[in-house]
Amino acid sequence: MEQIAADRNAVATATERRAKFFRGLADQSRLAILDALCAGPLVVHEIVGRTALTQPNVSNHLRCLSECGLVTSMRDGRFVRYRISSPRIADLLHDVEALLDAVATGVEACRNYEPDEDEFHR
Amino acid sequence: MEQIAADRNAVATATERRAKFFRGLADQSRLAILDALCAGPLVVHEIVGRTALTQPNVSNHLRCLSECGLVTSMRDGRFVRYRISSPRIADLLHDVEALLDAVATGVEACRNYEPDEDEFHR
DNA sequence: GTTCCATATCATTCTCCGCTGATGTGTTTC
DNA sequence: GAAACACATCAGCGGAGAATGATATGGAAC
Repeated sequence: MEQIAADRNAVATATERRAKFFRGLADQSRLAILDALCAGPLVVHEIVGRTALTQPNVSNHLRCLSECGLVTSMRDGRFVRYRISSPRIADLLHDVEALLDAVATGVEACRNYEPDEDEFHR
Repeated sequence: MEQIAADRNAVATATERRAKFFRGLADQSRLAILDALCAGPLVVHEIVGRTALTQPNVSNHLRCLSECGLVTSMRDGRFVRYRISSPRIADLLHDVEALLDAVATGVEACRNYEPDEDEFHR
């Protein structure tokens, strides 16, 4: 019965892990950063230039992505170079793109996670 | 130039769409529901029983999942039966599980201050 | 040393969204 | 009809986290 409890814990943490992973990808800014990095490694100010995000903001997201294991970093003099940690990440992003084209046409219609539009309901 | 603006919008909405999609998956409760549905279609009170979530909570998440195109529903008398909208969704969840195992072990193996990276000659 | 540049961190604000309890809608059975 | 059941929706609270401006750290050039 402790076995059952252990299994339940294992399931819970596995679900938690996936949720965290998806949460890492569930942000336009982080997706933009990952897209930029898909073309090749970049240092921070290059990412800032390509994403039109502020430097602290980029730095914050990079820390998040790094802690989630999605990107790795390496210091290069004054710079810090970031890259996608695994080509499988890029593959996943690509696959999801295809999946969205094929299946989830309704995602666009989903009102739940709209970025600021003037809606006076809810 | 409107073409450029249109393209930029297209890119923005593509990123937004992916972010929304991942956001739909970035919640333990919704993942638990999807896991339950991966085994086969279920009516709401069955999902409630298997996930230990409250009924309004489940109902709320199901609406979200439904609007995002991740699940479909069908009324069956007093019941409403939900199912995964596409096997590709289940495939994605499974693939991510495998990816997380790979990334997690990779992170554990290569983390924190390894100065032996011989690259960078420019 | 000092100065400048690249990046990280901090403190704050503010919006979003998940959970809950109560209530509403729809369906079946009597 | 009324009652019981299955599910959906609503209002409100509370926590999480994203963006911002200011500041701190760390390295390079002088």
